[in-house]
Amino acid sequence: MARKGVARQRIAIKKIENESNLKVTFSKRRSGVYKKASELSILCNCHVAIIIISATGKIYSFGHPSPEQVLYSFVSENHQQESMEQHLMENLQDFEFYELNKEMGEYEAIIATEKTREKKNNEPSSDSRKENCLEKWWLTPPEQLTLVESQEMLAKLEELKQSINSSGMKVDTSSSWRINEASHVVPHLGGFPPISDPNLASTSFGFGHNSKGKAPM
Amino acid sequence: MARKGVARQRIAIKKIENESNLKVTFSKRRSGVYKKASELSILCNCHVAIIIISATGKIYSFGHPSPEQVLYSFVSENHQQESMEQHLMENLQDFEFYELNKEMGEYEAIIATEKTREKKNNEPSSDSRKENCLEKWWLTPPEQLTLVESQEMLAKLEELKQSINSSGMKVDTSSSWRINEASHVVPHLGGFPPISDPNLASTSFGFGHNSKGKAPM
DNA sequence: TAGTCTATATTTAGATA
DNA sequence: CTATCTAAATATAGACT
Repeated sequence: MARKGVARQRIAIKKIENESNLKVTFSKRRSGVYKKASELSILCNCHVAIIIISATGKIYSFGHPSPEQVLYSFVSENHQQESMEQHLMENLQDFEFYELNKEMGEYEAIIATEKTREKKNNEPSSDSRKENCLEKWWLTPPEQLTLVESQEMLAKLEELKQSINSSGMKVDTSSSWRINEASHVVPHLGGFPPISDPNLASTSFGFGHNSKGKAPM
Repeated sequence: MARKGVARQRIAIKKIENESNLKVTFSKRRSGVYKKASELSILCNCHVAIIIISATGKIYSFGHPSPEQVLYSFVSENHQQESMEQHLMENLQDFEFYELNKEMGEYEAIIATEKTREKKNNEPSSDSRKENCLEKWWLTPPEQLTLVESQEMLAKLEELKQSINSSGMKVDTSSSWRINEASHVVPHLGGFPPISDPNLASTSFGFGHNSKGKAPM
């Protein structure tokens, strides 16, 4: 029997406020992303991993051959030799102002925290980051950066801000990133946010992966 | 002027053999996946990370707020306490036979390799896995599993195989995973492969993440 | 390689069970 | 939460630049 379905409505790409709708959409679209990724991996014989963390912190993952195997490759590869300085410089070309300001705020907060801590007990905070076997400083949460490193980062970010201020780059100060037609993103980016892709010259300030000097595709 | 466009053709979800078509599709669909993920993250206020490794080994990534931040959460969270045994048992319900056989083959290969190595130099291979600060054994490549662990895994896999053989589960022995209508996947999976999602009872044998005991969504 | 175009294949919002 | 269902919104195969 024919239930008369209501047609699909167009929705704006912005946060869904209705809690119930959000949950349904989250579930449906999450499946959609998995399916697209799955098709990509089959059609193009490639590996994919997808990690999704809901607003409430629940972690979802998907991958072929498995999320972990793909992540392992990601963690093992090119980031290895990339220094903090390199990272900053490589991402200088394209990124958004909002992100920069946000990131600077974060480092300032870290510095404030660290200073307080150092005042309390006069021994410097242990550099647990350095003890990380994988030696992936960029995988370390900001809170674990040492005071010195935070200050270095902040200084670098200041420099970046300066150079962008004088470059006349088109940046979006209203939102970190979005895709719809109203967005003002860096031209070369193609509309995408914290994305890092060898085919794009460079990308946002999202600490993205950017393998270099490899065979095309 | 109106070029008469050829309509979109339906394609089967299987590896594209034409090299040129594959590259174009890889590029187009990769963007498509990024876009879907981006929309999901905006609509549902969640974090996402996508890692794609092409057939030639080139690594691509995408994420909000950044791939690394999301991966950090993934690496830090629930896997921490999950033992190998737990992992195996939790994934018992649904998975595909092909994957199981494949995985068993891998462990057998590891065991063979390890035995040869032990014969050569009579000291056991160093358990570098244990030295990993992050203590994420599942992020370690299979080759680094010790002989004992490989044998344990193989034994567990044998058990699993037995229980599946006698369960009458509908599994697809022809392909690890695919989504199209011809696939014979474990019913509950919904058609997806190496996926791990709290909303699914359990999933494939892809070492997926499965957070437990959290608030819904 | 990336962008454009068209006509169709596929996804999905909203309602419902 | 999961699974339909409908019709409109999107994504995209193939051809071309």
